[in-house]
Amino acid sequence: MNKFKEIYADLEKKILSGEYPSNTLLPSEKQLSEMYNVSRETIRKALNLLINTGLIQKKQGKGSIVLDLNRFDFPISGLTSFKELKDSQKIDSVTKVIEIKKVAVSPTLSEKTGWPVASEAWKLVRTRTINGEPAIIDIDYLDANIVPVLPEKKVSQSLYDFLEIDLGLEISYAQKEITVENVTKEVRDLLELTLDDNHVVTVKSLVYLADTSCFEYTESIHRLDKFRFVDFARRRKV
Amino acid sequence: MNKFKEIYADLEKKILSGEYPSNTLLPSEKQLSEMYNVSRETIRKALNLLINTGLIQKKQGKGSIVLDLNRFDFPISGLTSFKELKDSQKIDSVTKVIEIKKVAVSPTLSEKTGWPVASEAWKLVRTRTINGEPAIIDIDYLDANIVPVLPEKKVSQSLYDFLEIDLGLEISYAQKEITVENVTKEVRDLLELTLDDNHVVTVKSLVYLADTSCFEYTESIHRLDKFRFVDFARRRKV
DNA sequence: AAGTGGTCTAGACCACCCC
DNA sequence: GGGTGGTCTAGACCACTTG
Repeated sequence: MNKFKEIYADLEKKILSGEYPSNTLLPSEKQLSEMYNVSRETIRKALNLLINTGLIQKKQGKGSIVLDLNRFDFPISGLTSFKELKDSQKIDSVTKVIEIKKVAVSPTLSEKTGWPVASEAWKLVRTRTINGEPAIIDIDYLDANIVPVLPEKKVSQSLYDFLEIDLGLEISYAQKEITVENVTKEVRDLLELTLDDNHVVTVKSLVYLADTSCFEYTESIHRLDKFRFVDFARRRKV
Repeated sequence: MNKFKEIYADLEKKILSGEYPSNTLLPSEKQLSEMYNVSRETIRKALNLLINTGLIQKKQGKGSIVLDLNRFDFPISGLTSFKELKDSQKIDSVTKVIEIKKVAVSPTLSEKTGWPVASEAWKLVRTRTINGEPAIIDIDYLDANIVPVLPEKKVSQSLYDFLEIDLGLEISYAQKEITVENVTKEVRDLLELTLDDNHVVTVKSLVYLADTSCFEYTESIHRLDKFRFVDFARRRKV
């Protein structure tokens, strides 16, 4: 592994374990570069990762302050970025595969993904049950050129582990949109909604590989009372 | 301004104007460093900003690919990070100040913000009307030690412009949480909800300055049919 | 004045892609 | 093999904080 990633991982571990408590300063960049026997720029790359994950905040002339991340059950552990997916994995949840089949790409889907109409895609429908109550429906469409096989056993555990570990795909970035939509009868049944619940939260994502090809379109449908999205955002000045 | 920020701004402008069209390659880092007369590491810092905003994707051995950002009306222009706030400003909207007064910090608020109980804070309630329809209620609490004055005229335009430009505050980062909550009578009236609308989307944010002090807590309450949150996320492997 | 982080450089070597 | 991005270095100068 790269030096700066190793240093990042080490510092993260020490922050989470309390060795560097929140609201205290990390050792200075100069000290860290001596401690790890690397140049200062390498230390700075590691610190930048900590900044991006919201673990520290730097102050010129002062130092690197360890942030307190317990205000909102902050989604920590470096597993962020596709947070709502990961979050649902952390809780005690059961995944059930409702449907898994190859379909022809419809014009609607083609417009979103850029895949040719009538080319092959996997359609995967799963429900996530949390503490015995159905909470989420995930509808995934995957480019069958990129994902040739899709074993039911694997996707009932973790789709992303299968894609990254078994298939070796390098998932890189996603565009996503969160809205609230009217519930359809099918969704109402799957989520066991009562009659006065007419809405669901829908998270639509387009997911891309490192080579910029779009390989997945997902709609993740959440019961209102089960939905929660937590984010850390840095102010971006232009 | 710093060299790398200037270069970032220049490249962003050229990408948005179509001078570097999507799905083409930028000049190589070596070429760019010669074009701008800077070292390669400086170019790489500028490119990192473009990566974070989702404008380009790099590929080792290949180059920097300009991404296509029109899939979801991608929230572009460097104004991201507090996106939902900005988005609502872009649309043709009217802000109305409902309430603006100093209050004593309650135990509940103190727990969220860390401000001492009974210390002074501003409470600011505003509604945002989009195309004639009430869409959002913003309830802001601001630390009165950091924000001594709060002119109604200013906050009916842009609270953040007032804080950053007039007061010179350096807003740095935020933790936020999106959930769906039951509607209260007060909210129902302000948002002019019909009787079968029982929920609203609530975005709760804790906002921090560069010196890591928390100066603002906000609840932004959205009508379900008016809510939309768009995000660009990079996969973070650890 | 001393120490901190912020920026920038010139050069090195490596991994990857493509011809 | 030549070009690309990825990592790393040693050193420089600047801006900011603190005593």
